[in-house]
Amino acid sequence: MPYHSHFTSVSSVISVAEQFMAKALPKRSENYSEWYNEIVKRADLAENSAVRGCMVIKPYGFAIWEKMQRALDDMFKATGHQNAYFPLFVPKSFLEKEEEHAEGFAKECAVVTHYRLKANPEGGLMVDPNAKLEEELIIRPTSEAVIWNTYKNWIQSWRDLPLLINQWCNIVRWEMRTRLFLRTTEFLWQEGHTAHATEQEAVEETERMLGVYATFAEDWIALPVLKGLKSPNERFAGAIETYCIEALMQDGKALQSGTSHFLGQNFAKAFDVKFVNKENEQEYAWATSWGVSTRLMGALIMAHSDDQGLVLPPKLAPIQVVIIPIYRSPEDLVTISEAVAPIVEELKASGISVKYDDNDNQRSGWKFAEYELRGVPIRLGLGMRDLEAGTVEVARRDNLSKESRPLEGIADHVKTLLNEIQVNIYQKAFKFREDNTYRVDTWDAFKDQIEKGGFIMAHWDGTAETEEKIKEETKATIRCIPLDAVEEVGKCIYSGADSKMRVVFARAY
RNA sequence: CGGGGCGUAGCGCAGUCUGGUAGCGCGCACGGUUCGGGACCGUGAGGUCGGAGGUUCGAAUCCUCUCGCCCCGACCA
Repeated sequence: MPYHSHFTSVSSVISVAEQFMAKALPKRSENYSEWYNEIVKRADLAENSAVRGCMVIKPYGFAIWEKMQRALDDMFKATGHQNAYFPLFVPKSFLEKEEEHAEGFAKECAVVTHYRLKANPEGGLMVDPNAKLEEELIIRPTSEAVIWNTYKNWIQSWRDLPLLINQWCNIVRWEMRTRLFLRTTEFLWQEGHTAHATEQEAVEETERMLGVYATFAEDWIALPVLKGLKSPNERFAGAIETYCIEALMQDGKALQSGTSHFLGQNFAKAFDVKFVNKENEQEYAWATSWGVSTRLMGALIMAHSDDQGLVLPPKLAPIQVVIIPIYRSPEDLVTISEAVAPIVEELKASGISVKYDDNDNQRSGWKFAEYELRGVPIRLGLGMRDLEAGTVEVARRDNLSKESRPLEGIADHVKTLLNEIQVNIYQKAFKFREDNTYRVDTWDAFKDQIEKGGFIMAHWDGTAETEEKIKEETKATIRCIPLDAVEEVGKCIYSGADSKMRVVFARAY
């Protein structure tokens, strides 16, 4: 058979299969990244927009982000921070002031050069060449520059410190390639920017906020994270030290999920932010900045979801419980609805978000599949048979189990079960990380393991050259130097030079 | 910027090689039968085939130019 016709027959078989399989997701084991893209779209979280590299976050996805925001914002407030808002535009001259910072972000900035359009003689609109800005405006890739330029006016005395500010906003980084939630040209985040009187205070703040991120990741996203320091190569542009939380995704790749930077006096010096200390001496303020972004949505999806769709931790699920009536006649539906009403009330009174889906357009089987795809933690199914028996079917999304329970006391059971699911999801992810963390001592074993994925704990000689070589040869990067690393004498996996502790390597998003 | 692919109904695609009435599935609307894991039957609406120019009696199909998107690399939270 000639190659050409062979090819044709294969592709037609695939297209027939796809027609039958139209409703199933791609499997993680077969094509992880396609599985991810499909979940994002099919669970109605986000979609690509008409604007290159920019996403539309859809209501269901945004509801999850809002829950994350709420929880994080409460934690920021509890640690003494206030929200404020700074401009979207950063004059180029501001960005230039901190040299390393400028260099680090220069290659990915969107630049505004004009302020007016005019009618194009050939139709449509054109940039008005007479409306050129005297100074270009950069769309913020991060706000250190504009914020420290402002802090100059806010800080005079040690009494003005610490200054603890957070901002929720959008930023733009002109990345070459984008993926929904994981890397988009525009994304949403929060950025905390604090100023302190002493180095020690600033370092404490940096570590405190890293702790907040780790707690949020573990308690809310049910995502176990490693806390650590970035190697100098991976440091934020302009930082003295970058702390991070690193998580392991189901395909064995790492995802940096949050960063907290100790900026020293770099920005205070660049923007001339001085204060008078108690001894009446002029001193530069000490800075931190820290942020998490909509990338956390990507972490949430990739950490827990399965081949049936999204799996949401109850604490972040927009709908925690869905109740589905199973009926034939309209009369049956009325009867079931009457039985469901008090349950809905009781759950709502306990602060549980519950949806009773009595939509008549879809059948129950369709709804089961749909809510599984959307990751709703608990589903209650209630039919006439149940009413007669005084039971309800309780289905868990995390382990796909189902059981029949007495209708009596079901609200209490649901409350308990939501907590149980939250814990179970975390433990599952924790076990996955443990099972996929390897101590490796030889270069051959390293190269072998990096192909299989996971976190690799290995010795490193501490040099940027070695780090760079390892990246070139294996695409693995140092994800972090764990904060809880124990001293251990060893030899660098690559150079054989002396090393005092193991660091974490992985391929990353 | 290098390599590959794709623009045809809201979505997913066939048709292009070999020019001749623009199709299929899903979704949507209406009617009916169904209903404990993504139901079925019937009827119907929906298209400047990415754009511009050219060849031709005739272009989704051939030629030229152009715009856009996706995937793989370099960059990155």
